[in-house]
Amino acid sequence: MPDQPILEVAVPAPLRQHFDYLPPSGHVGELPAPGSRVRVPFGRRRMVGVVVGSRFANVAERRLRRVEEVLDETPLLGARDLELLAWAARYYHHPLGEVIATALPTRLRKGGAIDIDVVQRWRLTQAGQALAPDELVRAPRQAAVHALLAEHQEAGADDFASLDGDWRAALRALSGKGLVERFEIAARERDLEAVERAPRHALNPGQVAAVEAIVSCEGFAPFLLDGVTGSGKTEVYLHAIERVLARGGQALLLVPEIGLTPQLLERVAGHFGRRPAVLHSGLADGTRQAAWRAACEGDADVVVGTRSAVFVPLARPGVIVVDEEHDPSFKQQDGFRYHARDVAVVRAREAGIPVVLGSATPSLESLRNAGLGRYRTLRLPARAGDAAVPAVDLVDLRGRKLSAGISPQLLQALDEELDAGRQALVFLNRRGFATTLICHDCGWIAGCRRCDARMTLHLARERLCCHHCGSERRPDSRCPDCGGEDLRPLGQGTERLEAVLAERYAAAGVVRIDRDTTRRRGSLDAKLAAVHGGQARLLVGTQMLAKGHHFPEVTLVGVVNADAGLFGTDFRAAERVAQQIVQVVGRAGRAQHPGRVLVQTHHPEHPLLQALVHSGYHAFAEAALQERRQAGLPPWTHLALLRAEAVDASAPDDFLERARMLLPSGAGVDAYGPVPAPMARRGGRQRAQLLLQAPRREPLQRLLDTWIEAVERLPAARRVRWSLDVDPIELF
DNA sequence: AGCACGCCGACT
DNA sequence: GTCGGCGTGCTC
Repeated sequence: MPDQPILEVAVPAPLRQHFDYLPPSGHVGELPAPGSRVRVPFGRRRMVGVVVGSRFANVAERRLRRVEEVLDETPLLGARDLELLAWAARYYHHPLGEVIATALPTRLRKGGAIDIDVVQRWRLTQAGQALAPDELVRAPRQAAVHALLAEHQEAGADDFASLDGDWRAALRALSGKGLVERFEIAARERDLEAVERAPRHALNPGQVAAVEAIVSCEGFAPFLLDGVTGSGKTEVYLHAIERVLARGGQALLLVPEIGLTPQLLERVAGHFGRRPAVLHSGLADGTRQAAWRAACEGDADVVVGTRSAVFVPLARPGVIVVDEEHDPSFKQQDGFRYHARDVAVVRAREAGIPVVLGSATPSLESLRNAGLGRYRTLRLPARAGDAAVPAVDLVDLRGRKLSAGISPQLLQALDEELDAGRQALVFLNRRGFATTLICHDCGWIAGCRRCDARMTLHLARERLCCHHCGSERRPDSRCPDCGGEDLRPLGQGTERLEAVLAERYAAAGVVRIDRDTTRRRGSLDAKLAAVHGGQARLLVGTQMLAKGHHFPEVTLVGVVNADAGLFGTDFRAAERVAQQIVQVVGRAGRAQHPGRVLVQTHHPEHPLLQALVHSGYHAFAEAALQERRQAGLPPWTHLALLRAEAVDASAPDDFLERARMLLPSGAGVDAYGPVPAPMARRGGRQRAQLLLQAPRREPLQRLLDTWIEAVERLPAARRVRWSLDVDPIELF
């Protein structure tokens, strides 16, 4: 019996293997190439899988099923793309089929054709335009949709996505009334539309040197572009990209979730005279696929995207840029737990192109790689005429009387600054009116009934919210323990701060910027306009303030609490807080006004804090790196974390204990645990984890290869939800 | 993960 | 007597 052709297919199931299929019946000629999607029967279901290989073999005894349909004439994923995905599947020990599925836009994942590229849009009819403003008062969603269309002439699904509620239903209702009509445009048409070029600024010598270094390299070359806020990293990216485009390459610019702002996109569009293809999770399916298609067919020269865009196929890869490379949002925190920055470096190496990691506050990992000579550091000096690093002072909170967590010293500084007509910013890394509710009589604290976490009080909505599992309830009116009625807010959140500061500085105008107040479309822009126009001179907010926006008139920055990072449960907390402080400080001030920064803490003597405020981020990073070395933590060692959770309280421990027993001894890998996760109960489930630590990456990887398969086969694995996190960035 | 099969409790 | 609980086994 002759050998027959067999297709190896990866299917989106949590199974670490591919499955063999026969070519479709009546098949003649070439087999579908690797990277082509196929529809296959799988158990009792039908699935869209991707061909990952083929071979000739005689496997008559084990009857194979047939591919039902070949969905791509030319492979959707090229050999390089598939190789990268296969690498990621191996490295993160995640099933290839699922890795591929997460890298594809939803429609393609479901088997849709790639070249459906009309985009649905909506516009007002004449009746809609003539609508009296008060006619939709009883249908707020319809009113919001109507207002958006009135403002923008036309809009697509992405534009509506930021509206609250079911905007599709609202659109249907409006269409039914004849107020709105739908139409289609070719996605390509919109992509290719020219936009006005912005005037160019001349590069300073540091920027020129950085651009030249990046573009003069042949083949793979990793760079750490290290420059403070305002030193012009973005200009370096844009000029380097321009040079790459000139020689026929495409550029991939990865940004943190929150960094993908209209301002950035405008800047890219203005530089190149054309809109970049944009990829992020919030896009509607059609738009997302259109951008994906434009990237992989080479229609888009520049692709800007968040984390998952690191996998988008490129017809002519030329350069990859990872902006704000230290940002934790590059690491996916569930399912396929990859780090887009690390994948970007591997991708650049495979493609033989430069990769630029940019940050004012590089991750300790990247600093260490630079120190080892793996990355070449490009340092951008602050631009002449820009502010020197503002003076940073620590404010000792111990024994101070605080108002909403603000010390008298910070209040006085705010008085001075605001009285003088200048702007100030108060940075607090916590949302909500107050941390929680405390009983003044007995000390009872409002905790979540499903988690170990405390509830957060949101005064405006009169709700207690659990930020960990999402459950909510009405605030208690009396203490459940002692019956006392003196329940007070404990600690402080931005909302309470705003209330206190708004009262005290009413004349200056106070705006709060965080996720709660900027969820609605346009509200952030309105707030920023008020700040830039000078109507609001005191900004209060969370880390949103530390990203993307610049406030040149701000001359005083108050950091309400640096302590959470210094004594947090996670070993990376100090790095986070240092980065946040430096980033938020970097958003403020410029040459005319010397900036001033006050950092409140109960531990002003802390060596890391001392290093940060007296010598800057790099001194801090150096000290933190030494601390990590002594503690045997990354980047000096490598970690993998096996997590487990279950409703049954003993199941996670049991599973992890058995998993631990499967570990070989003497493999150069240490195991710690099982221990309860820092938040042991979350969403009604018990959580625990087992930490593996190794001085070298290779033994850890080799161990994981065999271990995870054995773990998977454990009967106890069926009683829990488990996942493996390679290079975890949060230990819970 | 789905989706089946399979063997033990409370109901039309 | 059935409907349905979730234990366990398989998916080319």
